[in-house]
Amino acid sequence: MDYNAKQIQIIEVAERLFAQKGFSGTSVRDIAQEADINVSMISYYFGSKEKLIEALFKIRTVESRSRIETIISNDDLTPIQKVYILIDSVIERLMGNQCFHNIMMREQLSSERTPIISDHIMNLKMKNTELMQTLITGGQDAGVFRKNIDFSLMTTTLYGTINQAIATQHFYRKINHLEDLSEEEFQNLMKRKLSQHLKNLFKLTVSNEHQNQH
Amino acid sequence: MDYNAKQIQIIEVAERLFAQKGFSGTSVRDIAQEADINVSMISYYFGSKEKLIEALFKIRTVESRSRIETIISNDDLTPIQKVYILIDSVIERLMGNQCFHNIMMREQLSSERTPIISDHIMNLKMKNTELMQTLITGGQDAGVFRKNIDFSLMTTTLYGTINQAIATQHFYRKINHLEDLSEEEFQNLMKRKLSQHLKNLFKLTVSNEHQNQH
DNA sequence: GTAAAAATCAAACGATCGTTTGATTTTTAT
DNA sequence: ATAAAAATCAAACGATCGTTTGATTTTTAC
Repeated sequence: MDYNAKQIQIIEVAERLFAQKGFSGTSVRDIAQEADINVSMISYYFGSKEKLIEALFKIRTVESRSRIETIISNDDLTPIQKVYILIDSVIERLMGNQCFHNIMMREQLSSERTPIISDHIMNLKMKNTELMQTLITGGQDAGVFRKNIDFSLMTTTLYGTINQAIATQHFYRKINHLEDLSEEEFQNLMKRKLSQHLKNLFKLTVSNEHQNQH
Repeated sequence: MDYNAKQIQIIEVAERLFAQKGFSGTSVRDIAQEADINVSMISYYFGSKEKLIEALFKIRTVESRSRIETIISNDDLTPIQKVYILIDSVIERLMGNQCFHNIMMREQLSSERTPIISDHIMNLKMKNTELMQTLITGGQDAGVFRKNIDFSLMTTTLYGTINQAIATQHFYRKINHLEDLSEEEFQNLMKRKLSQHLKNLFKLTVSNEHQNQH
């Protein structure tokens, strides 16, 4: 269940290559070369290429969600503040693990995939939707959120917008003339823009009050 | 530039399989078997597997955008009505060509892809963004839209939400207990829900007026 | 220090990949 | 009817795929 340094090195290289070229488009020899190991080490450590991507999903989906959940359950925060925290945490998570979420999006698009990975994704989505529902019904009970909110589609918009932004970031960078920014500066700018945009979207959509934008 | 019936048949089978299993995950023998042709016909007609997917992109990206553009330029419509028409047309286009847009999303996620396809995608995105910008600046000039709108991120939300909804439609169907609907009924329901959701999102975001939801 | 265990390697395995060949059949055009 | 063109086919091509083998080196443990 836990992996040694060499195994983690292989997984991280595989993660990057799978994100770049897809699972089928990446050969074990590609991985071996980039990770500077012998090809047979992949079978030796993981059993197969398929088991390797499963190991990647195991590692990446254990990430502690509890931190966010404790913040969310804090009674000192207003419902809209909690939604804002959720938005920022999702932005941070997706933007901070672009390779892995690139792979996960690909797996979502595949109709035929190993059940183990489908279960991982289904599990994650379940938790995401539950969290969103908890937050929104909490705001509704407090009387500050509208009653007729499709939290399922709000979750879709939250994840869809961020995923789309990541997938088309080169395009976004070009049409907004941001080529002279460093990669890090651009990533931070995207986070800020997305945060502002999504918070505004949610505020106007879920809140009962009609405040002016920004 | 134009293809005969047999070629189109091959392209359509390839489209379905590429969407299901990805480009690298689909072999030319898979395509030949499903299309009930000899393997060599693919090279014979298209030159290579790579040229086949390029042919698919050529066919699918010639679709007449002019119809929408003429509607949009109609002066009898208010700016928000035009935005609504754009939203519905994007929903119809993406939902009605799920296989192709599945492939296109995959291509967007790949950093290494043939320039021909990247150019097709870049071209499409350019036009989409320009259309959105035209609409929004039109509404701003008419004084009914807010001044500080990030039309680039609004486009991202529009396409991102629909793409995410399509990618996770099985999940959406499950958690909303819609398994007893027929496939066609479910697709129509999704279109309606998405239309309502996105129009509401845009109305609240771009419009100067603060009307109640729905 | 030594034996067992783990790690590493080059090489080879059979399978499948995309593509080409060359013969054969079918269609087209006069 | 006949010759040219197009379409179709089984077979084979070399390359690459994921995986295994078996020998060798390195590490571990007492």
